[in-house]
Order: sequence, then structure tokens, then C-alpha cells
Amino acid sequence: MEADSVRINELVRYLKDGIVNTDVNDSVEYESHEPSDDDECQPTSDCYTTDSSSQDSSIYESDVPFDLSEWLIIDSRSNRRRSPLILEFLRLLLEKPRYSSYASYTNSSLGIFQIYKPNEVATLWARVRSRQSSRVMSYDKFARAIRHYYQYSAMIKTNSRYTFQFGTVTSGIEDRNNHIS
DNA sequence: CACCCGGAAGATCA
DNA sequence: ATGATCTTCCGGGT
Repeated sequence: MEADSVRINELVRYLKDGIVNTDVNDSVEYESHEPSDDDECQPTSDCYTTDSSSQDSSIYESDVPFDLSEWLIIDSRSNRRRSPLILEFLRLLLEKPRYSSYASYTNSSLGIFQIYKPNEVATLWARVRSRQSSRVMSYDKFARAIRHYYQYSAMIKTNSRYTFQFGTVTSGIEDRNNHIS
């Protein structure tokens, strides 16, 4: 619990700042460049059988061209590129017009947004994360990760389907972690 | 029904 | 080895 909130605090600063410059277009190249051995092709997590039972389109994920680099965050502490935390992922997703069919704000000033393609978003999350797992990332698990943030008020429950709200994190969590010194 | 909720425990990565 | 951040599974509720 309090273990979580330590790291959350950094996240909070990111969220509070608004959107971090995700522009990797410039020359933000640090000498610690990754060898990029297995950056894009995961044998297991990459192939998803299109269970087109719920979606109208049988084509999944080829919808929008995937570019991992646009999802990476430059960690302010280590100056290294890393995959985003889930809330960072959400912010990134929402700010990309190309993904407006996946999810978008229904009230941007309040930070309320809706996911239109839960399966695609979950799949995208798994790709962005490029984490080792033999299991498929489902919307259910994706949503569970978001729910963890309710306890920190980093996210707020809504009563609507596929709808979440970014919380007013700046008031709840910082107090807890002012003892960093 | 498909989602939403949140506990509990396991997994992954820095 | 340890902590942060999920991931996985699940029973109960809407």
C-alpha cells in the first residue's frame, strides 16, 4: 500500500504537469541507447487470435500503425527510456488523434474519458508494455490495473461503462510521501 | 450477460 | 534481494 504510493508520487508530478513532452521527434537521444534486440517481436504476446465474437471488425490492431517509441517515457531519474505506467499510457493514448476511435475524453477538463474499443486498448497496452507473459491481456485485467489507482485517488470511479476519470491526485498522495527527505 | 469492484497472491522489471 | 507496479484469478455485486 504505502509501497505503491512512493512511486505514485512521481507519477503524480507527471500528471500534475499535464502532458509530458512525448515528442520523440527531436534529438532526445541518450548515450544509453538500447541494443534493441527484441523490441518489437514477442513470440507469444504479439499474436492474438482474433476472437471476433464481440467486435464488428475481424481485423484487430492493424487498425493503427504501431510505433513503440512514441509510447516510451524518459524517466527523469535515470534518464532512460522506459515503457509507460498505465496512467501515463492512458494520457498518451488520449492525446493521440490517431487513437481517437479507441478512446477519447468525454469531458477533458474533468479528465473523464471513455474507452470505445476495450479489447484493442488492452491489446495495445500489452504491446506498449512489452512485458513477459504467456497470457493474453484482457480488458478485465487492464481495468483491474486502473482500479488499483482508486485507492490513491489517482483515478476516480465513474458510474459509466468503460468510463474512467483521472483523479485530483495532487491533493491526496503528496501528503503521504512528504517524508522523502 | 458483460461489466465493475477490490482482495489476495504471483510475476516482472529496475 | 527488494520494492513498485502491475498481472492473474476470482467471488460477489450491478
